[in-house]
Amino acid sequence: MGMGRPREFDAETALDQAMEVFWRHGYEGATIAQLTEAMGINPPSLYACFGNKEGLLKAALDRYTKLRGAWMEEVVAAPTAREVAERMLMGIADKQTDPANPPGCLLVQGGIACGSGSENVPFELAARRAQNEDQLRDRFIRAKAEGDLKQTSDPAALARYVSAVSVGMGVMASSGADREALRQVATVAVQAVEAQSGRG
Amino acid sequence: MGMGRPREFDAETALDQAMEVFWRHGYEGATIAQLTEAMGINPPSLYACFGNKEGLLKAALDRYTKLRGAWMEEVVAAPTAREVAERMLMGIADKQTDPANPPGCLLVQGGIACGSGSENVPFELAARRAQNEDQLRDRFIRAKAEGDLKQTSDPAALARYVSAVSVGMGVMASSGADREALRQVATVAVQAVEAQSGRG
DNA sequence: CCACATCTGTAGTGAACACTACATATCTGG
DNA sequence: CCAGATATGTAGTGTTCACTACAGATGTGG
Repeated sequence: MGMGRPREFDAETALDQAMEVFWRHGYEGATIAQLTEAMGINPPSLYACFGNKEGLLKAALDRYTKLRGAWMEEVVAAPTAREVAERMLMGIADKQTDPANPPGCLLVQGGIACGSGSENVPFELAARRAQNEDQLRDRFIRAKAEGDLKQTSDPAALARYVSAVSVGMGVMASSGADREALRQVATVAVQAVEAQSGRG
Repeated sequence: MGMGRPREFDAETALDQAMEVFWRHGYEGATIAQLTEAMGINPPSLYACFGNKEGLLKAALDRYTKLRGAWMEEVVAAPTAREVAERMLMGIADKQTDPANPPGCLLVQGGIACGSGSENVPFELAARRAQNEDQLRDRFIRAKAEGDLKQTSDPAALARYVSAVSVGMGVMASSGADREALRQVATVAVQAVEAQSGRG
């Protein structure tokens, strides 16, 4: 039997465009008309490929976290907890003000609060942010075991802290903060991790 | 000439209800139907009193910042920069997990990203957050002058940092973080301010 | 008690939304 | 070249949205 007419667009390229629309307008603010125009396809192609609007968002989130996964690996590969925090926060300052992307972070811009019918979107985003936090926590647990963090320090709390600062920086970036302003925030924030560093 | 039929609802009480709806669902996620039901009025009353949906949001934001103004005064009245940061962040941990309100902060939940036609809503919220940041900055400038912060410290950067942590905590609260988790973040965050304290 | 002004409830308005029916086009397997 | 399968473009679907026309209700000033 035949295999049907082949798709005329590249799914990943289209996803990149959809990602940008969600990033800039949020899940509820993004319309199917905007998405299809940016993706260069018509609604039936979108629905055949991604199911519905929420399915498209999840696919875009998957792509986003996959693209950032490699960078997160570099972050946790830093030799000390302090340098992990520094790479993370300084890198985020740069990424969130990269003119190649919308400002801020998709995992925040996507939707913090949503209306009835989309209540699970904020949880979906929170779950992805939690993955990054877990990665940091595991790294800080190791740092503590290696004597790189004080024995009194709480790796989970430190990871939550770095994650919170990242989110806060993302919101600032989306409302116009420039790269230098975010780097200043990162510089101050790292000092809290520094205070937890050393054998004690 | 007559003065017309008097309004049958109390504007501030109604605003409190509207504030809660915006807080929980965001600007775009909140519908007029939800708002009028929560406020106990019908659409014509809403439009006669507040102009339109965005006017209602601004009135709710005014009320929100007014209610929090007294608390911010207490915060900046703390004797040292470190204690200012501690009061601020610990207080926010408690407020953002107060079961009497929706979780998080209206100035964040209200809308970080919006669709076409509401682009100025995020800026409106950002402007109100900036007011708090300015208040902190002025307080840290004084702290530096009093020798309570090192001469090498940057009051504006510190204020931006505390503001960023506050926002990050708000997002965490809205996605389910409990009070203890936020207090841990606050405790770590204060250490960065501590590191800037003292005469140097 | 009357003219006037403002509020309130009912019942809608047009527009925009997410989503889809359907006819047509383009592929593969035989 | 044909039959089956999937993709595409056009042109809608019903629903929900913010917002309002209108008639009746309730007040004040003369």
